[in-house]
Amino acid sequence: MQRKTTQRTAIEQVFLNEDRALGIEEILRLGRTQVESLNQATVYRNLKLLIDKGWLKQINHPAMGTLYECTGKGHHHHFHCHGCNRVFELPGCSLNQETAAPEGFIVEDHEIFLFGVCPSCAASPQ
Amino acid sequence: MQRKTTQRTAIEQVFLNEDRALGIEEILRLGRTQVESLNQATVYRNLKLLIDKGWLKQINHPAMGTLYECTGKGHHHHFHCHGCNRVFELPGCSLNQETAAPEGFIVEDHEIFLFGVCPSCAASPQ
DNA sequence: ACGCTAATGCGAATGCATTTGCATTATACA
DNA sequence: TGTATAATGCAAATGCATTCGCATTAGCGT
Repeated sequence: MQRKTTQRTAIEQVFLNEDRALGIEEILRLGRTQVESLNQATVYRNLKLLIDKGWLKQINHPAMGTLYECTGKGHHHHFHCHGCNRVFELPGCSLNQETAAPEGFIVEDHEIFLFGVCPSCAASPQ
Repeated sequence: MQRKTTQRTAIEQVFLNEDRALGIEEILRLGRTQVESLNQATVYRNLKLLIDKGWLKQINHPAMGTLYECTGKGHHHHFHCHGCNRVFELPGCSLNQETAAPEGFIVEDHEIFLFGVCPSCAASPQ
């Protein structure tokens, strides 16, 4: 049977706290504030487990590589802040999929990646 | 001095012929129709060279990984056909960058990846 | 045509994210 | 509480794209 471990709980908590797409390094760093001994291999094992369970999904960000985020948030896009290097999830979608491609192309899905500065970095730049 | 080799000429020709973003495997396969002996290491060396020269640029496609495309085409987006696995470059942009993110986010740039079926695959599906 | 040397082809080596084997730890059922 | 075993931490191993070393080939200036 599957056991509830402090490590997995910590990882889940990190996603709930941050509410944004996270990379392994970030998950590891934030998770260690809860479980000091948290190991990278454990993170990978639990990410896989949470993906199988349908609680997380993997995304490939063109600038940040592999990221993980909670499922069930509906269609949204990703904003990468080059100030703090965080990737935010922006709900909603202003793209008209009909007019996004020329005649003849059948558009079934899309992903939008935005780049710039987040509100917090815009307010206090380093 | 830099020499003009049949291999590099072939690689350039592949990009001019296809007029779309290409991955290494594809470049190698198409290049070999011109220079049978074309080697993967040579492709990498020339891609780097053409990027340094500013003739090519690299893009990271969330589904196709690293792709290369000619520069100087202006702002465009990428359409990935899951029929033929080709990535097309779609000129123009229907995204309003002002309204793409909530108040407070400063959007400086964006990338859009579309997924679906290209005209040629829609006409003759396999 | 000749000769210098940049560029190629080949296979081995690298760097990186991810995974695995195994001894150890700790969860949860009896 | 004791115990079976799932899960961890660690380090080594893997898989992958990309790079490198080196002997050989082939542009290009003479």
